[in-house]
Amino acid sequence: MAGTRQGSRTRTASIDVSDSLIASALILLEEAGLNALTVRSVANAAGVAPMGVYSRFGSKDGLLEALFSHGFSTLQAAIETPPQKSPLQRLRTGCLGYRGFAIEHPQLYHLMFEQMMLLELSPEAKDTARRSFATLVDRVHAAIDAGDLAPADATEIAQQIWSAMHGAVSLEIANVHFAANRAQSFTAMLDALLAGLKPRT
Amino acid sequence: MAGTRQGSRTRTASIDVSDSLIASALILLEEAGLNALTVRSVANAAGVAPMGVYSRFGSKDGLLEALFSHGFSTLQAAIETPPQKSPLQRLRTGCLGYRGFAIEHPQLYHLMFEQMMLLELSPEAKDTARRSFATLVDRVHAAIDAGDLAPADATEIAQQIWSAMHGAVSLEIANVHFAANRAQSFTAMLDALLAGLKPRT
DNA sequence: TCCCTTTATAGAACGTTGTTCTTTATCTAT
DNA sequence: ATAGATAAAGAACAACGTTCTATAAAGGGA
Repeated sequence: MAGTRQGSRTRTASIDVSDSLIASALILLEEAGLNALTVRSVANAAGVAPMGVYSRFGSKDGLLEALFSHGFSTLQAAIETPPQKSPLQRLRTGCLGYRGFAIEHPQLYHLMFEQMMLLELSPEAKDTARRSFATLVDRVHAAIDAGDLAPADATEIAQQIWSAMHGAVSLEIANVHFAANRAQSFTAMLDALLAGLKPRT
Repeated sequence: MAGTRQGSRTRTASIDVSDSLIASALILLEEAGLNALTVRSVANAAGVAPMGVYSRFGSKDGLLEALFSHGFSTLQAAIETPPQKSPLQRLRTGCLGYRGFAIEHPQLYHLMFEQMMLLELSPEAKDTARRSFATLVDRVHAAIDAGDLAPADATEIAQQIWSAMHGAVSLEIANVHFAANRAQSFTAMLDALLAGLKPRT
């Protein structure tokens, strides 16, 4: 109430405040949703004043962009699969990993892919996303070279596969998916698409 | 500044205020984006006080839900195509209409499909969306009956097609689509998926 | 035609949000 | 140890969604 209440102010350690803010934000995001992710709630969960968000990330959008980049790092790990029987099998396994990530972190996936339009992403954040896509392009390229997929531009085919995957998990997360078994439906769609992309023997 | 400035208050006609609010909101949405769609800006564009939004739609979410339903009516019209050479052709044309709607009203599409998670939709609004999906299921069913697609559960196949379409246009709208020609990429993906769903001759 | 009741509107007001400002506690260098 | 730099806490501000209040327009009975 009084303008200045002297002596009652403590100062927390400055170490790892950025990581603490991101970790708290990720937990809050998945547990309470994007609407509950306010600057005050995140700062409070991290034991910091709201100002801490601005000194570290510049703005709330800056914090969201950090979550965005963190999410793509995790997604990258989920689609990175070791070599398998065939390049096509490896591609397919990576796609299943993609869905696994989305289902495991639905709110983060929502933020990464469905709030991008509203965010003004930095070039670095965009590059992080592009790297994940490049992994998919590489897998497609290998499958084409092995004769598992029909000869075509790998970027083009990778985009088609990514589009289909994204649509499926996006509708799943939004709970407007009408298939009986959603995991099975995802696999069936993926296999149908890959079948349609196979060489004509 | 004075608490009550008597005599300076006018009252606008009550006719079509709901339609006027929806129309103003649609224009504002596409021209300035979802962030610019505030209760005050919509009411102002419609020449009404903010309270008008609450007396008609209950809340801002109520207005958004009206936009949601309006969008699905338009989408329904876009995928409703007259009978063609074959049921498969008719299905395919409807899918192209789906993309046309999304590209023509990107912000509305974004609201309809990527903000649903945050909205608490009424059963009526959900039914409106379900009706559009039912149209797609019917087209798939006809294609299966005609032998254009392999025998399978029509809902399941329709879900796979919808997923792929949604993913493609969603990434297009978010501007993270890396194909050279996006319309052509959409068609290629759709044709590959339909090819993979064809009966094994 | 006049007056009272009802209804719905305009404008002020309230709580919360993102953001900024001011004050002050802590840290570092000399 | 002392002075300057640094950064955090808490207050303050603008804009948002929402609610409240007072009033203008509409409707009905005498």
